[in-house]
Amino acid sequence: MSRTQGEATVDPRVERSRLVIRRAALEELGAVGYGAFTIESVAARAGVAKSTIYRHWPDKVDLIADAFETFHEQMVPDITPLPPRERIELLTRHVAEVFADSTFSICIPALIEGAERDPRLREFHHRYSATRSQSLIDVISEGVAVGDIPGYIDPELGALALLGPIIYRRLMSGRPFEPELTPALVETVLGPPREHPLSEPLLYKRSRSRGLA
Amino acid sequence: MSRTQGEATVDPRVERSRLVIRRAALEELGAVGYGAFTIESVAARAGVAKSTIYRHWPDKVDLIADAFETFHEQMVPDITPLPPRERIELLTRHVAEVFADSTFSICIPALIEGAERDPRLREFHHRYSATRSQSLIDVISEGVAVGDIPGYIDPELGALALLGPIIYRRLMSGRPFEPELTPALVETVLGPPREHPLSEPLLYKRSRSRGLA
DNA sequence: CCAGTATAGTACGGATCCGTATCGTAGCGA
DNA sequence: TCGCTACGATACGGATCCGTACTATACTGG
Repeated sequence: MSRTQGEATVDPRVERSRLVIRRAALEELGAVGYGAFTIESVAARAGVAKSTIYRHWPDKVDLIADAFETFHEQMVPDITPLPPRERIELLTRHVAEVFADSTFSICIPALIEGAERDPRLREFHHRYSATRSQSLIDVISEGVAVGDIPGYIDPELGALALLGPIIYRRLMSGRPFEPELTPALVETVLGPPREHPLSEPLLYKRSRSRGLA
Repeated sequence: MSRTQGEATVDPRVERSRLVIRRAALEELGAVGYGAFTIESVAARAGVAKSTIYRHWPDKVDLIADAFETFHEQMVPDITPLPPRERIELLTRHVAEVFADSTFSICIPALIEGAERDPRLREFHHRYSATRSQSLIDVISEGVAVGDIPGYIDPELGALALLGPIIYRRLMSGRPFEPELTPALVETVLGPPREHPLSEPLLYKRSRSRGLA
């Protein structure tokens, strides 16, 4: 019952309710966190009767998971046919912007906390994180294969080194990772761009590879 | 009142109570998170009367902050006179081990959530994070100056690229960053170690520096 | 031994939230 | 226009936790 069934819900009242409730749920999450999250507060924030929420979602976790899923469906990064290095920078910057965007950034701690407490939220959270990092891993691998990126770089660790700072700055320090730092971060991690990628040999020692889900 | 005054508390009963309560508080934090954290549950977990907790700490936040402070005082990494690169690896591995250690790792999400909600916890959290990353930044700077580390690396971003993956893996994926990955991460971020650090010139383009607190 | 004190245990009123039920209203589709 | 249904509002018993107060007990230091 928590998802819109197939095509579209007939009654516009339902659609409207679900919309404002989902929005209010994310706001509430950002305001008070996961543990203090309350159906009654969401109802008040959405200007909706408590019974209306219970009519559409069985419990707190279902509402939160559904709100996040719906929110994420709206933003898929576009795949662009560019050289690996530029795609890496684009992907990294995109994540940085999402994590700096106030409407989503605010409820990240709550999402992490929720993922720690409930298996459903955990599944969702890990799935989206894995998707993000995997695309980055793929591009780095491609860059290494093409010679655009030094061979000593482990694609998985490289992806972590690009995405990690964004999470670190958001959660461990005062201010988020400014998207403008992206080029400098890419250069620090992947080394300066090569002037003529295919004309220079690879002088680096190769690293062993590792497994990751 | 939440800290032991100066030397030592006279009555051993007090010391014993504070010890078990602090320990129970961290356990409870790891178990239920920050928002669902409850004085009564801590009392039950510690095998202590609720009034005993209120006798020593005015409220929930004070207890949590005190528990974290006391816990952190016990573990300060030792400064070792080694070449920069090895010190970097040591520092990184130390953080990785702390974040993989179950007794502390479990309540990291709660600490982050708490830091998001309360200024006192936020101050503590950011202070310790800044301390950790700053020592790493210093060593990287030294390594760059000595020529042990390529000059295109921005020390601050380099530190983020080393610490970020640890946080990322712990909070965004299923399993924590295994400390054994540290050497590979260092190599991916800083490049392969130079055979004869001082005999080779720096061929890299220099990056501009940035500000960080 | 004894006076002082920290403790365990319990009770309390107040507050909040749960999840459900009921009822009257208003918007919906046909 | 007229059923149908989602809605808002309200009430409810039950549960949990707050922060405080009180008592009796057991440990402490002198």
